[in-house]
Amino acid sequence: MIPNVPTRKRPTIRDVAREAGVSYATVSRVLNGREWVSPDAARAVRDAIARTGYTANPHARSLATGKSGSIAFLLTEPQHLLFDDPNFSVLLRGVAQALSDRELTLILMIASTPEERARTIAYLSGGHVDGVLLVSPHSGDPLLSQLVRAEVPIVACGRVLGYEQVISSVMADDRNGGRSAVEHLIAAGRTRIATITGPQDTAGGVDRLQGYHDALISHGVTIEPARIAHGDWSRDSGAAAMRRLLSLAPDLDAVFAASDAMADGALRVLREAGRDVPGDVRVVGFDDSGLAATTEPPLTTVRHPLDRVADEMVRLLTDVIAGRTPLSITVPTTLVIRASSPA
Amino acid sequence: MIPNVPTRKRPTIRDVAREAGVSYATVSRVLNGREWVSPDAARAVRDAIARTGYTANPHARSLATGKSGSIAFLLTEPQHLLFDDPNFSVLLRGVAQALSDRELTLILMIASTPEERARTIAYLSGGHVDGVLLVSPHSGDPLLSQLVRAEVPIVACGRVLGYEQVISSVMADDRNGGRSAVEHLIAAGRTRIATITGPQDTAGGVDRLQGYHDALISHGVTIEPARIAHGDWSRDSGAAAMRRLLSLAPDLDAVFAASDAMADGALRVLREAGRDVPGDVRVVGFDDSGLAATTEPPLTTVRHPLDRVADEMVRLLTDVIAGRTPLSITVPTTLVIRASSPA
DNA sequence: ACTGGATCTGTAACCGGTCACAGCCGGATG
DNA sequence: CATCCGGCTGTGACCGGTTACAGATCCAGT
Repeated sequence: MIPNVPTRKRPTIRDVAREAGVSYATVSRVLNGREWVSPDAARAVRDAIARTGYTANPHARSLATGKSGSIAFLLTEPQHLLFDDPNFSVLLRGVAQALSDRELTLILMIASTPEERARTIAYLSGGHVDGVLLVSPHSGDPLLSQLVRAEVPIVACGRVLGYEQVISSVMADDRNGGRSAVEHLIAAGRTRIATITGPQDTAGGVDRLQGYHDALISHGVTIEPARIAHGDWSRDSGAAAMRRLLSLAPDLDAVFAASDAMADGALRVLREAGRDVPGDVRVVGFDDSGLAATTEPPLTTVRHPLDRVADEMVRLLTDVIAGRTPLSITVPTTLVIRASSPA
Repeated sequence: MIPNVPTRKRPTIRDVAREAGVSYATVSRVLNGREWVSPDAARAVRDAIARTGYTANPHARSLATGKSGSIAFLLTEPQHLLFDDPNFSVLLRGVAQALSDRELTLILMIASTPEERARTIAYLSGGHVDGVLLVSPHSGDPLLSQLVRAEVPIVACGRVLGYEQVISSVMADDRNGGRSAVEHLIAAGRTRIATITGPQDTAGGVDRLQGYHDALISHGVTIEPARIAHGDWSRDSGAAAMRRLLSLAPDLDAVFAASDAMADGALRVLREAGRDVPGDVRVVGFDDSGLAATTEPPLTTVRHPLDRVADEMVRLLTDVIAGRTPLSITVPTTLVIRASSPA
């Protein structure tokens, strides 16, 4: 970087002190109000600050306090997967908002290439950030163990299998969400209910399927393996799964898809197959992503409250930074009724 | 597991110096390699760094150098608009990547509420960030004038009307993109070509429409006001515009929509109206967002190379930081042929 | 042998904050 | 009148880097 700097010097705390006729320590005291300052001095300082347009240098402050006031939002998976996922944007927005509310700075980091991962590890474990927010990390990722070893406060979105005791996490109540979706179908009189699952090596994929099981069992409906097809969250995988279901279990009268994207793929296949939705086949999705309202027909779905999740992640992280022991929490889901499976 | 162990102190540059048996100035020299150090000393330092696991404290470094090594990515518009736009995610990804490549830190800032805007202004104009990347700012936004006054290096995505001389910007070649889309339709023998525009107070909206004009004029096709309908980039607005077009200019044989989302809305309306795409009506979109490949039929569209744009934004910003005068550049678009208007 | 430059290295002064500590002051107390 | 105390304030030592400058070393040139 070329240090070609014409910038006029910004006022420092000593400039303000001189302007206000007090010492710089007093200015500092006024700034972060931890100690008592006489009303006169405080007013003088405040005036001087307004007059000079002073703002504290965050780097100097971080250096002195050892706290950076910034949080890293870390993406470990190949980034395109995350960025293309509309859910990810919603989460990021929520996190940005929650951090902004707490006057914390959000640093976005990508760790996909090996060099990036090395830099990221060094940066984060160097204690240069107060905490880390992690998006659906893969349990086997070596980044995890290194961050844990470096004792960086971490909160993950989604349970991190194997690290429950040491990494806090926030996740939706996927199991009950799945259960409520399927119970809604049962309540509508459907019994030949198929499901399209998410990947079974993710907590969300497993739990949503478990919810499907729960609902069927508690209502005495037998579970048919032919009515279970696996997908990878994507629309295409949902379409493929739907085709398999139609051939293996053609008598199905409802489908619970573990993501809206897969549900959308399923809707398309059903339409092509001439099945009426919701007449012949009811369809319920999961996430209530932006997609859900615009499919044909609009999708009944389980709302994954990512804004709440984001909020809780930040709350939890500040707690962990303050010394609280790691903790995993779930936030409740709600069923959103639309035309693909009306009330 | 007692988590509140006082964190063992991280090694500083002096620890490394002691370990390597040199002075801390020498360590610093090795670190940023600007001056000459004897090979022996350099090796000793490098070994010591590896042994201690030292990483430089970025705050101390920023304080000493006056450079922060971080760039703000600033969202000024109500954030939901931007986050819901898939294009935005792509741009963010590209920027994150480009900054990461240059070992710059990406700070994501939202300035929607008045308090946030005030904090943001203070933070950015305080010189605590080396530069700012701005997403499609509204020309009238007071943030702009304040940032300009504070002499913060800025690069915007999209021309900023009224600030061309002082804010660098990068944008796609919307005009020629629009032109190429319409020329593609003309080449296919269509002449009753309608268009659904973007907002006319955005540079992109204006320029894409201008491209439509250019193509028609240069091929001697008269411009019918009834064939021009305005949208706001969204799918719903595209559907509404399409309905208006069908009633005002029912003989249309092609539609150029200024965004893929609007094109998608138009496709739906055309389908409902029983018009075959591309047989009766050819449709071309703009952006080549993730959407385009999955519409029915898949959408011919003008590729808006957001990854290139992101890259150029970062390149331009580092130039501006280095003292180069502001500059606006455009990056070329390309037509992507799919089924909605085949070759 | 003496000077001089080239090359390397160490000391010390900063960057702009925070905070422990000592000091000041006026009034109440012994 | 000396003492103490509580509220307020200033001094100076940090935080962990960068960098100007001076000093040391070695070798070539005279």
